[in-house]
Amino acid sequence: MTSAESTTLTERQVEILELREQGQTQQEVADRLGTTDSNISAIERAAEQNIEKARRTLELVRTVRSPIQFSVSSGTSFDKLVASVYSHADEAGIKIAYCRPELYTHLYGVLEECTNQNELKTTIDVGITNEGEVRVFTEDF
Amino acid sequence: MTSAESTTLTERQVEILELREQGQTQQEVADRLGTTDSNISAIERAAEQNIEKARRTLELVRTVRSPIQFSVSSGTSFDKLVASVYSHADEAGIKIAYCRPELYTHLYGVLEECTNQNELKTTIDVGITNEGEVRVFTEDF
DNA sequence: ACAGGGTCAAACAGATGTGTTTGAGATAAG
DNA sequence: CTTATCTCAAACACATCTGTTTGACCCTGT
Repeated sequence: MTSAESTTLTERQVEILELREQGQTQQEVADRLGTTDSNISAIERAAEQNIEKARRTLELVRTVRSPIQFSVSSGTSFDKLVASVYSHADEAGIKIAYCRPELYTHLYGVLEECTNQNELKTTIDVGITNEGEVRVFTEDF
Repeated sequence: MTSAESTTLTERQVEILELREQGQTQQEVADRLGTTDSNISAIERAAEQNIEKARRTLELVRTVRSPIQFSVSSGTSFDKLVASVYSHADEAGIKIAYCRPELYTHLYGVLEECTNQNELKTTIDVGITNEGEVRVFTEDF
């Protein structure tokens, strides 16, 4: 039982996460804390959302803080996306850490859920680090 | 100009982070957004806090989700801390990924700011993964 | 069919966080 | 000294988030 302050989780959320992590059921935790199982469920869900938000926040920050960053609008073809990554990098004299097919595969993996027939379903943010790493940030996962 | 929703940052905070990242001064950003430089400063600070919270959240989660986890109270000596890491790991049949001096150095580095004359200044949470990695979480940095 | 473990949605009071203004410093450079 | 850049604190209206309750619902075994 312990730390929470100065994170995005509340004490209650951490408390429940810990008890649940020890293998207790929601009902057991509920009895122990004197509340209902559906309440535990709700708090657990809230905690998961906060954790996910934290993950996405760091991802966004990494993107925004990249030396190069630009957005590619919804509807753009995958080919044009890959091409624009290279042109932006060239323009700044940075060498992409991947060869073209590698980058293609990499982006396809990351953006799997945001593409439809080789077209972006959402507008995305792209960041390129000095080391030639390519970072992507999307609204929806 | 872009993504923010479903992170711990607000749109305004991202907006300002982006403009600032482009090298603009707080005053320039303030003029552009029609507000004052001290307001920009405040929002920037709030954003930094949120980012820090996000970082700490993920760290906490990694600790809590470790198969073994326990807390070591303030005032405990460094030697006892190292010893208890080993005994907890042994108890669960996990082999720590570091030899004793390595672990000592590792923990000393991480906990530098929380120790005073080989004693913990704060209560800390320790997590040990199945791979024998040792994670530490503290209230203060 | 039933029970056990879990989820979801709506509602509500109370807490926490937001951007903003105003005014007062801090620090470094010219 | 002045100026530019940035920080800090207090206060305020407004917005979002919190834990809770209640009641319904979904799987998966038995």
